[in-house]
Amino acid sequence: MSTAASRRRPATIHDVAREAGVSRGTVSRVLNGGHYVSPAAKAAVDAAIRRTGYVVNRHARSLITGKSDSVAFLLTEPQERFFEDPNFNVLLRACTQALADRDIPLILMIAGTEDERRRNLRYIEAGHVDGVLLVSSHSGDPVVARLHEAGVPVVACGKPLGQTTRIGYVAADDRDGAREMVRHLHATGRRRIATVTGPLDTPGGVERLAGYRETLAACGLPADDALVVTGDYSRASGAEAARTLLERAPDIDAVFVASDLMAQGVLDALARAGKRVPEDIAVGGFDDSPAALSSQPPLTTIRQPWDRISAEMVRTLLARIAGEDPATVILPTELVVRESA
Amino acid sequence: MSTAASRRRPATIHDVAREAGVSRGTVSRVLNGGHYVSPAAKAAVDAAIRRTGYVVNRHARSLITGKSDSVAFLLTEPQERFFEDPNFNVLLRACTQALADRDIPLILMIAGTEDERRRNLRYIEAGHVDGVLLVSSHSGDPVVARLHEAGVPVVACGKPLGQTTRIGYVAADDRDGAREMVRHLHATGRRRIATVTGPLDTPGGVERLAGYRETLAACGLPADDALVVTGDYSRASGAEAARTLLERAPDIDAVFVASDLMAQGVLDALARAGKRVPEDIAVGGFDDSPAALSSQPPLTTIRQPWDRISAEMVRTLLARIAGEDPATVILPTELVVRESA
DNA sequence: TTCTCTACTGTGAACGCTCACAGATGCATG
DNA sequence: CATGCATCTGTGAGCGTTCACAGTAGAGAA
Repeated sequence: MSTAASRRRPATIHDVAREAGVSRGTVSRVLNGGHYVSPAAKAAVDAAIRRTGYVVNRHARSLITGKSDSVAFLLTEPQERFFEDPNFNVLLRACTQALADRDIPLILMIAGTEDERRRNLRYIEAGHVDGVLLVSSHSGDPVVARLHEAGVPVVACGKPLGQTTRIGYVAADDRDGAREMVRHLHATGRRRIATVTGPLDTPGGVERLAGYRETLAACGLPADDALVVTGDYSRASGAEAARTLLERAPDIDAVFVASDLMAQGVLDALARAGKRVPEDIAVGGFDDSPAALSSQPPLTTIRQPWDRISAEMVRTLLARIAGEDPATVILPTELVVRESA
Repeated sequence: MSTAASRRRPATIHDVAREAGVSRGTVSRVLNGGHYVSPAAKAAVDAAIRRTGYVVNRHARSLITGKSDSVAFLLTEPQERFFEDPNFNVLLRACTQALADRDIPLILMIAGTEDERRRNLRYIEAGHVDGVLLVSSHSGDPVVARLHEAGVPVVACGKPLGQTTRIGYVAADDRDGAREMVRHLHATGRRRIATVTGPLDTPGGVERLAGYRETLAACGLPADDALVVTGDYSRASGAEAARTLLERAPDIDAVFVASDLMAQGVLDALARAGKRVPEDIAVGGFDDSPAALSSQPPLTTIRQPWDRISAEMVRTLLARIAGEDPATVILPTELVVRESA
């Protein structure tokens, strides 16, 4: 009799083999797809597994196969973004889920500092994970190159900028999302449309700006650099940008903001300047974060399909691990119209 | 010549031993603390490790030691809470960090559904992790009992309610935080102090309510059940609760709300009812979440020491894994005074 | 009948590590 | 000069798998 708190020795493949009256090899074959196993043997093994409560020892398996059957979720962002950006939550949750469906554990790694980066790379390069889901938006991140050099399968979230090596990634169609928003602003009668961009070393920064410019041109509106201000995705930078815009071009009637968080800052500043939204100035955000709903007024924004992004990241990573070439997947965004525009 | 993308066979303990001119055993001893190793041998091994770029194969080690040197972070909450509650972010981040400092990978598990719960338990019970950091606030969670039965070391975040088994946990001093907030409200002249509690099957729900009641009594204020309304930690439930309160007791001059998110809802409802905060009614929150700063007006709230909570969770879990008895740690909270009270 | 082919099964040898043990050395003690 | 002890070192076994290989049995073709 063992107490509740003592773990008893778990069943091994040997125990199962004995219980089923077959050899280790046969049990192993059943475990790995069941090819070249007679129906009778398979049934006996299945029953034995159920009786013994057998679960494979992944360490033993990994030792011989050389694969770990696990995947890292690596975040190389300065930590404040992790706290602020609700997208990470959604992404992390959905990736965990998608991997769990395939019985693959997710190892969470956060590399905000150089030291953490080194440590995590060391772990990954040692072959302790089969692949990496990478969240790193800044241009020229050395981690990307290191991972590529080490031959570790990687799929990034968002297009990795400033990389010479080809790396697979999954992203929302930022440019088209921006186009759609600006078209919407134009369609609702706005003619002096400004923009607050994200940092221009991030894909969201450059792509959304590009979409904005393209659409202005397509709508026959003049390009005016005074209407473009760059923020850093923080709420404060949004407020700052709005003040700059009002000063430079008091006649603007719309602002396309490259993130909801910054859009909140814009709303703050506009309210403080006595501008009514959307009557005087329409505001369009990006992300459809929870903040978009709770702001005053609720934000018209662009929804990124995070559930699909996660699913595709996992799918393409596993394909890459299985030997396929790096793939890039671009997924469509969706305009969500609320009260701010 | 291997291409950049091909992983070459990593160095083993054998290679290091040959390189250093010693035996496997000596290398192993260096790797595990360096006891009973001559300084000369240790130096030779260290150099050889550096030259060969050797990293232990954790699978091989785990196979023989029976330990995985990894820890699970298990979240058994319905997923909406994961999205909404910013505390999870902070906790997860800090735990990852604390574990990384000890070179222990964190495996993230999210068990919102019954199916996910089963799968994760199976994984854990198979001994694939050495211990579990458990985040599960609801009363009588069957996962707690299952883990205890399986003899897996567990440390919970917050006191696990409705459990017959003794289990280690780390928590903020909810009750004392509530006391402090109510004392503050009283000290600033409020005399009709209502409260919006969390769900009463969560520790935050019961403890904060208890602290509220104690302090009312201590201040000589009458207990009045009409001033107590229960929410579910969501913003909407906060608004709903505020409406109920205003109806039942229009003369209240303060509300202690058991979470910032609900407090936001309370602010919404009060604004809609034409009440000024804090002039007419003071509002106190709990959590010091980012929402507390961005609400109008910024919330006076209670900060929970999440960094310390995480650090203690990791510390006590590792102690538990090392064989110590389950410990409980209660950490002090801190009043953060802003404009709402 | 004999041979070949397919479907299935069992066996030894790894995988890279730790652990127990045996042995060697040096030094102080009786 | 033997004995004990502490410090250090190497060796073999074994952790629980998978994989390659050798083998068996039965069906069908020659």
